[in-house]
Amino acid sequence: MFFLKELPSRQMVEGYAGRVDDFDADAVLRGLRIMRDGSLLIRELEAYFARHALSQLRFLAMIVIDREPDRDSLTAGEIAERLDVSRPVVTRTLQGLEKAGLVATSSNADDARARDVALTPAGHGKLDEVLPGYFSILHHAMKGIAA
Amino acid sequence: MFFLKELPSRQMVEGYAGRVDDFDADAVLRGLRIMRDGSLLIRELEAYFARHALSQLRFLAMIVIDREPDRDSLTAGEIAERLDVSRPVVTRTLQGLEKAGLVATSSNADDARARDVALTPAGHGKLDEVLPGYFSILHHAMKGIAA
DNA sequence: TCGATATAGTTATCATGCTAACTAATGGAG
DNA sequence: CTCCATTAGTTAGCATGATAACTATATCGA
Repeated sequence: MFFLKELPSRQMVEGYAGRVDDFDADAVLRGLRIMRDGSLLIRELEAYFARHALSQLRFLAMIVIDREPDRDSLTAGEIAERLDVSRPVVTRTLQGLEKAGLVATSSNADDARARDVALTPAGHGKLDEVLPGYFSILHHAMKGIAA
Repeated sequence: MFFLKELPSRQMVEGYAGRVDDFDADAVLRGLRIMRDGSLLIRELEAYFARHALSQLRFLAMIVIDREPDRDSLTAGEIAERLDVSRPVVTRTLQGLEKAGLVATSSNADDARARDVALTPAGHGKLDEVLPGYFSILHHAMKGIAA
């Protein structure tokens, strides 16, 4: 995460990087802004999810299952791949979701190592409960951030 | 953090949010992109810092001390404020930095509760060591991200 | 078919964010 | 001056990211 309250001025970046050859202060500042704005948004959404007994990652895991065309389950590995997150994190996240009754797992017919993960009715209900507020936060947050 | 590999299409966002009144799908997508691009950049920089026995937060704590005009130390509380991070995190971060010999703390003359934190010569050296690569990563990462 | 290698998933452990609850010092109201 | 609320900082404990090392199953080649 990156929460630096006051980003460096352009001059300060140029000063710090005086000795670097290939250098673009505006690109650097753009990068810093993206990290900070993204971190603040994530912090706000995590707080929202916490109020709903969720987390961003739990939410996203449910979303990728829900949005998968033609199937209503994914294996843990497929979820890890779509979320671009390490497998142990997916394991722990799914354990939490299963404990909360939001997903159900079953063995995969083709591969005894794999676990199929599907949303339960409660999982679908949780998505419906959470999505409007999620979009609303994103929507309002973006008002304060330059397009 | 937010690492969803494939962001939803505009249609998908509109579909999910069908029942929300005040809604701007483009703003939502912009928010998702900022979270993801920021998270990826942060992940890349954390890996870089780890190779230098640092972390983004340790680095930023040193930066805010270094860039303070007219003084060469800050109290832990001032650092927490500039970093926009909770005090316990600052405590732990400074303990790590002090153990690594990059900062030195001393009692504040005016307030016996406060601790003054200053960079050591090794701390200044570490900043010099790390800054070029930091800017280089930011610079190159931004090539792949729309301005 | 058997044995080596690769893959799915879990467990263990570490780093970094948070809040709650604590100690110690400050400072204002009476 | 004394008492109590506030402030600086730390400690304890939780959640979520990571990697390394493990088990169990698949798969490929001799």
